[in-house]
Amino acid sequence: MSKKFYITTAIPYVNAKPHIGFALEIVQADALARYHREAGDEVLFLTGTDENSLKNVQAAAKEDIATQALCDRNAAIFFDLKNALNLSFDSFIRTTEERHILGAQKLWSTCKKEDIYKKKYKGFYCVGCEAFYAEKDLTDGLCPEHKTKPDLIEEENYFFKLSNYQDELLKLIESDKYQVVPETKKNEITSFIKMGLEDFSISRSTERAHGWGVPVPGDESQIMYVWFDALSNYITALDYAGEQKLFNQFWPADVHVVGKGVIRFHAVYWPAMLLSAGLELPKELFVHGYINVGGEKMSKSLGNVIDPFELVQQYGTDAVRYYLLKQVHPVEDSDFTVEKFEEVYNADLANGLGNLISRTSNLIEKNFDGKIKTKSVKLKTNTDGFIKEYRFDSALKLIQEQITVADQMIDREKPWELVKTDTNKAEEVLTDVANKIVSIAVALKPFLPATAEKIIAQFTAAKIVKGESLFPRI
RNA sequence: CGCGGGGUAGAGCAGUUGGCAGCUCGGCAGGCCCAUAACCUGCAGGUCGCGGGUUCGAGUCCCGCCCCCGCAACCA
Repeated sequence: MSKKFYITTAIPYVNAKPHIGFALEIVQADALARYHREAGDEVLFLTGTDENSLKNVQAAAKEDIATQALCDRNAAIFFDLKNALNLSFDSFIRTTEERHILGAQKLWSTCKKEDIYKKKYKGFYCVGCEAFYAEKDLTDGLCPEHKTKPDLIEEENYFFKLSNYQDELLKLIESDKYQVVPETKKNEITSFIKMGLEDFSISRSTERAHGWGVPVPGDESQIMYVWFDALSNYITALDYAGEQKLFNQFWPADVHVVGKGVIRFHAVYWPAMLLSAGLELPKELFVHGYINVGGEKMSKSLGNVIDPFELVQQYGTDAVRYYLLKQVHPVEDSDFTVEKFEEVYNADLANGLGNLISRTSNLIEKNFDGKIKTKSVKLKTNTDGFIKEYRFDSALKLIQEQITVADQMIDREKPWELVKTDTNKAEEVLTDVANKIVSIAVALKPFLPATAEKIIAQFTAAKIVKGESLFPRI
């Protein structure tokens, strides 16, 4: 019996290039999507881009091009991750698409009338930053960035009555009806909710937004706050504004995969919006950690941002996927260095998996003319449990152990000697090892899809030949 | 001030419900010679930040303290 499985990533801003952190998120989601497809589930895997930010307007102005043109160009780069990282997403949503705009407006209109209200907001507005500052964030009454005196302006915006949902949200999250993983993040969010939720602004003036963004339905003077529209991508991509065929089939989401920086939007704002609109809540929120570089936070000013495209170009798609899934901790922050990357590559992929494939296929080709019949056997150790707990690292560690077991078998049985004394025994041993390799490859499918396919093809062929190195040593 | 995460072998990290402290790299010593100078075996190296407590038993739970690092409402 097949189940449906709807998985999403957060949608990143397009005003910067994709970095290794987003690559982590989307590769994790991809591994889950592939795992569920293998299990026979009906999978919908969604990603996309968040394009309604004022930052895009500013960036486009600087380059003297249209905002939409800038978004088109940059969104294409994010889409290219599909090739670079061999991603299997089925759907890609951009928040400047009409289906999204209509969907976001529909969600707005569907929210309970009493949850959205107008309020006058007064604050210090810096024209240079195009942002409001709280009085305490000003330095000597000046904008910390531009050192200019901000204007005290008053604006009427729409607010969302988050306070209406405080108790209900707390109950839903504490009871795991909307399950936040890992536990530490769940605790963080429940204690945040207990501190009391304040209503939040969900629109800004069209003027201040430079007319860029999703117009508030029925009020041309206002543009939706980016997060209100961005979060709705999870349903607008399901044709929420149209015929809703996908929506009916796939909503609610089985899991939203997000980074720790956007928990509040996903664990508080988003479910509150859905409750207000009378829609079902997603089932799980999986929160991954961040990747630091050489102990420092990745930042443009430090110039230490790791570009996934460059990594892939240098080391290959599956090497990058392997590092992200095996070496990066799924939920804790992890450190990235090129040295560590190469160490793991050599130890696990070149010396481990690659060398095992190499020595085994060589023994079979040389001594049995490549004629050994293989079948996939079940690994004694099963990765399912770990994958369900999002422990990609543990799952791959388990597979790594099986590679060692295969190496041990070869060293113990010495098939290169057996072929001289007992051909049958040698064939038996190599069949065992080859079967084990096929099983390992099957287990690797969600993590290293291309490598897994290559190995399976190699070891189920009529004639098994050595072929090229999968992962040459660095 | 508040919230959160860390402090475990030379380096980098794992350690789910408390039950002989593990992994990778590096070091040392063997083995093998099929393989990508790869593989296998063994050894050395830890007062698990400090001090208390609970327990038959604590890296793991509780209390206090000392360092490091994030967050503090629009950052994956």
